Amino acid sequence: MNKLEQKKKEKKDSLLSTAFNLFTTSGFNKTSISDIAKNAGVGKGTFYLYFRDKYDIRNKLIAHKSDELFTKAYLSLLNKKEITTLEDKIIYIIDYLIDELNENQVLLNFISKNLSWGIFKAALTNYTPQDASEIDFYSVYMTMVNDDAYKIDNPEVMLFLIIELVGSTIYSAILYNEPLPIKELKPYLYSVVRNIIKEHSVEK
Amino acid sequence: MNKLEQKKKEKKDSLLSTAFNLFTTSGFNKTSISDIAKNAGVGKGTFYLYFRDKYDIRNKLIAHKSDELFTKAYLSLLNKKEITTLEDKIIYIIDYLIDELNENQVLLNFISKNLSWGIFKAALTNYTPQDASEIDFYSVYMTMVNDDAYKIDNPEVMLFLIIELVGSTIYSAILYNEPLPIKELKPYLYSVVRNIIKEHSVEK
Amino acid sequence: MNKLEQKKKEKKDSLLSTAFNLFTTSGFNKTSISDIAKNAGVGKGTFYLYFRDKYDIRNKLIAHKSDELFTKAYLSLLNKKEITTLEDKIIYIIDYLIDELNENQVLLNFISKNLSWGIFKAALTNYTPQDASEIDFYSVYMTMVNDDAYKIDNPEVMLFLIIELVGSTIYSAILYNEPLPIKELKPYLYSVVRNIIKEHSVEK
Amino acid sequence: MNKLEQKKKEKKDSLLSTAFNLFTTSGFNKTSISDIAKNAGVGKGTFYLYFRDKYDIRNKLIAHKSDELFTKAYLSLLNKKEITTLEDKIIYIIDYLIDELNENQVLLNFISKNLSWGIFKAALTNYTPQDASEIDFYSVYMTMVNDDAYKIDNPEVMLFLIIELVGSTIYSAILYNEPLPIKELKPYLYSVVRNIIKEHSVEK
DNA sequence: TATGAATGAGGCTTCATTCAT
DNA sequence: TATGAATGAAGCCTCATTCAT
Repeated sequence: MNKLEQKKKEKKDSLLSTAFNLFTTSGFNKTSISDIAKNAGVGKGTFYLYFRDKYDIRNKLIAHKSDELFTKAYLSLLNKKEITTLEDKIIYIIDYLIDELNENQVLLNFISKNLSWGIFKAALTNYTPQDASEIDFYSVYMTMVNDDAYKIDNPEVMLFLIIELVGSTIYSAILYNEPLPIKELKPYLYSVVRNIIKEHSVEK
Repeated sequence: MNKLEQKKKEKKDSLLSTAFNLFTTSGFNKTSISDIAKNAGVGKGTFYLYFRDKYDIRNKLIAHKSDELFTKAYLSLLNKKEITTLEDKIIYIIDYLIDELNENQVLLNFISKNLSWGIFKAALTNYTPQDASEIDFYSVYMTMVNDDAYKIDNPEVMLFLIIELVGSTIYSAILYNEPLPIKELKPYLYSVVRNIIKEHSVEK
Repeated sequence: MNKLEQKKKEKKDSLLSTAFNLFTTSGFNKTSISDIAKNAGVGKGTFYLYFRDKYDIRNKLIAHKSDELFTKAYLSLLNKKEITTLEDKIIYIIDYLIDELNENQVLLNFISKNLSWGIFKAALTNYTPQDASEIDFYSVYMTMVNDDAYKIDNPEVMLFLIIELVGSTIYSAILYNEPLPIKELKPYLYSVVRNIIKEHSVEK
Repeated sequence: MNKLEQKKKEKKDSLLSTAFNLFTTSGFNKTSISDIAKNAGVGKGTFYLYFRDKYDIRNKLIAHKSDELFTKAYLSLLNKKEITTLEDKIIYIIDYLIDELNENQVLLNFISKNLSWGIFKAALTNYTPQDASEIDFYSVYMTMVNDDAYKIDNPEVMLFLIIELVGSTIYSAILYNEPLPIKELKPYLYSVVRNIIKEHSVEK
């Protein structure tokens, strides 16, 4: 990467991280492109050289932040040699993600509203890792499924159910302790998740 | 109700139904208060006599539409004398709601994005039925729970899990057939719901 | 005055005193007719039965409050038999007014901006006392002038100069202590006033 | 100054002079920012690039117009070598200003309502001359005071008294001939001013 | 590639005034 | 006489986007 390319990347990254900060502190609607450009230290016109509009930069942020999160969880899982079943792996990842988001509620707030199946699949499937450290999570999941002792009936549906359940419940549990604080909700939630997996498992 | 009150109610209802139409056709963000007033056939200032702002009218719409929907489902359930267990009752209501929303995707689109636990509880609990035909759904649910042969461990959490799961999954299934058309998703979904209920049931 | 007239007077007085309170606390521009009516406990339409618009009620307030103030000062002067010369009388009245306004800065703020010669003359000359206790100050002044041992050359101009000087200086001195606190400014101010009077005095 | 800066200055000046015209013909309250922008031939948003709001542009106009006026008067004084005493200098400047405002009643109307001590000091003291031709009048005054044969006791108070007296009296005299046409009022007024100066003068 | 001045549509909200009751 | 619902003009201000430099 030459010096010019380097500078361009810096500008883009600066815009991305500034936008994230503003979106999470002031909210998406109340953040203007002007704000982003000014805080990123670039001209307003420059924004348009890198992103089509506010929605464009938001979507790119969601994809990037989600992937970062899943990558972190997955890398952590790789170190746990003692976790062998698909069920335990999935619970481990969920638990990791929940703890992470509990620590970083600002990120939760940003991602959660957008972590629906549609965007999720778009984000994690179509997402082109831009870095060696980023992972195509969807294929990782399929590999995990295939490696298991059990055969999963319709793994996509199973993932869908789990993601929607977890994604929508943790939001209010972590941010508002409703209907229970996340710590107390976990047992109920994991019990449901394990049930979902069992229902989809058939002997190979 | 005298003539004046009558007229006021008409104005308010006209604003509510116009707002619903515009929110569902053009989207919330792209609907302006000006649009609502103009289409409702009243002056712009009149809007502010009845609602504080766009968010206010939206919240009132959510509460009203949700209640209407649940009331309809509940009334239908009352006619099914053969459905006796809590589990069957809940499944019946969910099934009724799904079919209803499948027929009325515009309503689904409007409600789904807002049917989170927080708003749901606010909408259905604090909601003051404005009409003899409207129902306080939350107390109906608690009555159903108490009447059952089983005791439910933490009925609020159970309801929370079910609502979040159903609320977030049907959206993409009905509107985008993703990951499956709603018809095919139902068995999986109901299976999970029944499991959730069983997990929370203890002998009395 | 019959009961109906009584009630009308009460309404009008309520509107006047409410308007005064709002003008002085929130400012004239930021006070709406709606505010006045609501706080006075009458309907919005009722306002228009008594006053033409916001300017109308303001002018009536200025006239009323000014007269009240001058009347108070004049009545106080009447008790001071030892004050005999015109010069001393004028200084006494000014001193009384300043002390009064210093105690009641809200009133000062309201009156001062309007106590220009034009409005003053209109207010105090055309002002029809509405009450036995109110005084036509301009004729009182002319009587005082005629009673003095000296003849005053152009008493109207003299009054004009004094009023403009005092009216415009005390505002910033009392409210902002600029360029001096009113207590320290008084000697300078009274010295100028006495000079003005002397310049206009001729032997009879 | 490059072409861009040149254009910006033109825009700003256009807005300033348009605002002045509208304020003086239609009044401050009845002039909207829309009006100013439209008449200046710029977009509404452009206004906000240069001024915070209507009050901001008004204050800048007062400062600018006042300074312009005083500068003109002062430059004229500099040519009168025969005027040597402070008293004569001040009277000369006042006379010059009065004649000028008598010729330009629109300007009088605009400035007079705002030429209170507070704004005057702010305008003439804090005012940063934007042009070689503009003068910091307050320091000019202090120099004049120090150069005089007499020592002035509290020159700030003296200036305050003179400005308030002159500022408030000429308004009604010039615009309404009340209580006398300005020509006839002058002798009385200058007599008072000279008295004020004498009162403040002490032997060095 | 980078800038930021300029734009003007469009949003929100307030309010004086009217008028049917 | 009294009310207050209704109106819509009018004001303020923001902002995405363009374009000349």
